Amino acid sequence: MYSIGEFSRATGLTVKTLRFYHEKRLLEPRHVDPDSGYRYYHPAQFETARAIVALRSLEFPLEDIAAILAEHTDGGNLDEGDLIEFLRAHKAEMEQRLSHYQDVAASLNQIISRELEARTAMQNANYDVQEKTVDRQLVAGYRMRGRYQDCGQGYAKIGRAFGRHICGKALMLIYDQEYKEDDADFETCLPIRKGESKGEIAVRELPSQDCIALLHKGPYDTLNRSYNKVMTYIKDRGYEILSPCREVYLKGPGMIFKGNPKKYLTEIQIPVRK
Amino acid sequence: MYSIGEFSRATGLTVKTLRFYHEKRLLEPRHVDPDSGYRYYHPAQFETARAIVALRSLEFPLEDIAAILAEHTDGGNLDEGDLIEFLRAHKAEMEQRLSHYQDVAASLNQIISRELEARTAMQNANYDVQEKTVDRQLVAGYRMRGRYQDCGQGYAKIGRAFGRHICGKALMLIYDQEYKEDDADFETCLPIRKGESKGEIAVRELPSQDCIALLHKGPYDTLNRSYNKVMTYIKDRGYEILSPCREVYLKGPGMIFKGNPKKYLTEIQIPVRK
DNA sequence: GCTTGACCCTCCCCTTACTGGAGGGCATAG
DNA sequence: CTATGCCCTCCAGTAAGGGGAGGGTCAAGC
Repeated sequence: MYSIGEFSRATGLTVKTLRFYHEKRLLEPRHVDPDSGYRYYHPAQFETARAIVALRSLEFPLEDIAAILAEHTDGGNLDEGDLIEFLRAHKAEMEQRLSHYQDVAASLNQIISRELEARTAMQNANYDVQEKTVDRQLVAGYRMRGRYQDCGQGYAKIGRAFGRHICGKALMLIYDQEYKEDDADFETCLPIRKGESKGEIAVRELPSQDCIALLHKGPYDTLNRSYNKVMTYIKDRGYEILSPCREVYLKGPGMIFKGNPKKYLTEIQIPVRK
Repeated sequence: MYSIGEFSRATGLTVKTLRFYHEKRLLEPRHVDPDSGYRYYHPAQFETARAIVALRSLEFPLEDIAAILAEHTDGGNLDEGDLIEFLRAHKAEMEQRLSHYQDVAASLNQIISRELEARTAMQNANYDVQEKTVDRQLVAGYRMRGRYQDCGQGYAKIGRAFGRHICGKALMLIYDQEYKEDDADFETCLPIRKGESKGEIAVRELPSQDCIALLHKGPYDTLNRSYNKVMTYIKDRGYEILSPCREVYLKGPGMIFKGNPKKYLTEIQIPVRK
């Protein structure tokens, strides 16, 4: 028979933990001195302790461990096969947690890399009107009608459906030919790696296009000034404007904080035929 | 101003939670009626509530959230960029948990599939002496000298070093020409998918070999009876015995429980030249 | 036989992020 | 006058132990 300290050193469980397991009736010392209250453990209990440690390292809750052990107190011949359903159920639970942490880690990665990209975008920013060709890209889009301020709902919908496949900056396609306040026709889009349309969310590839582009720095309610610049540029050169035009939100309200609108960075892209 | 119930419905946080956040000074109602103690929230506090929800969904501890918010109580223009180091540190933490759950899920998978394999092995068992050819396989081996009962230490050593690359049943190579009790020369081996030798653990490929094999059912201390059968078979046919011979532990003491030795299943494989 | 130091005991509080409930105040509707 | 619906505070509980106070026990050395 071993005192609690000896048993602790032999099993690697702390004295506190052993007392706790005694209280929870998980691992009861074979003998307790009625006078002193000292706990004495039998060598045969090493095996039980080992099993508990193994189950704990697999994150089994103590309650389940107690149930498993109690189901087979008689001989100690308990076999893993006897608890295969237990193991399966627990595995499902663990996989759920696993995928939860995958999501969390992926979100953190996205936030961080998005911020870093925004930083470099900010540094390399060129606030002149530019002619450029945008690459084709796969997006999930949700078309809506109403006010631009309500676009958040659109992004949220797509985010919920394609969360972990998002791979770039949010953008918006604007189908109106002129600025509308209350009944705008637009489509919130998020670039994704892969996926298929479901319900109101359409997945498709946006084509490569020649664009006149301009970086707009500042809050959205001053976007019109930048639009004017682009339009003047286009008219001066006599290009034909194609629809829909795009806004790419290089830096806008974040996933956590809305940030300072003065630092928002938006790229206006007007597709044209030269 | 919103009562706690209204604010709760608007933010999705429960009333209890809001009171708790008040106590923790995370989200203090803008006004508290001194007479009734009623809490009243300002619409501007939606933004803070949203940020808290976002940070919580990323598993940030409340304490960190409080620190983040307190660092920038002034304007609400806090930007994700301002806390990028916070995010990085937290990401590291989350990835640690992620890999922990990956380990746990992998272990559970291994235990379950091992058990299922053992079951089919048990059903398709043929308890006659057989001539067979074993496939080559990559193993990590730890050679030791002493008593067979101490082999557990060898498997533990390999398990610690190659844990997640193990891909099959434990086996043992026996280098002695005859049975030895106390000073046996053997090597504990675990099949692995990939890996390289390190320290005392040697990784190498076991060759394909022609063997005389026999399934032994029962505890290890009755293995000698099965050995006798095999040896008789080999002598009768005049085959030449090659060294080392192998024992494959199809079903033995599990990772959690030692199980019932009467159900242990071991395959004896004696390599021969015919 | 006594002292000393190591060991052991119980009991209580602490952790996280909340949830549940008891007991009570206040106002409005029927 | 009662019922319902808000709201309040305070207490207790969760999982799996850890930390520490205050006090009893064991074995060895003198």
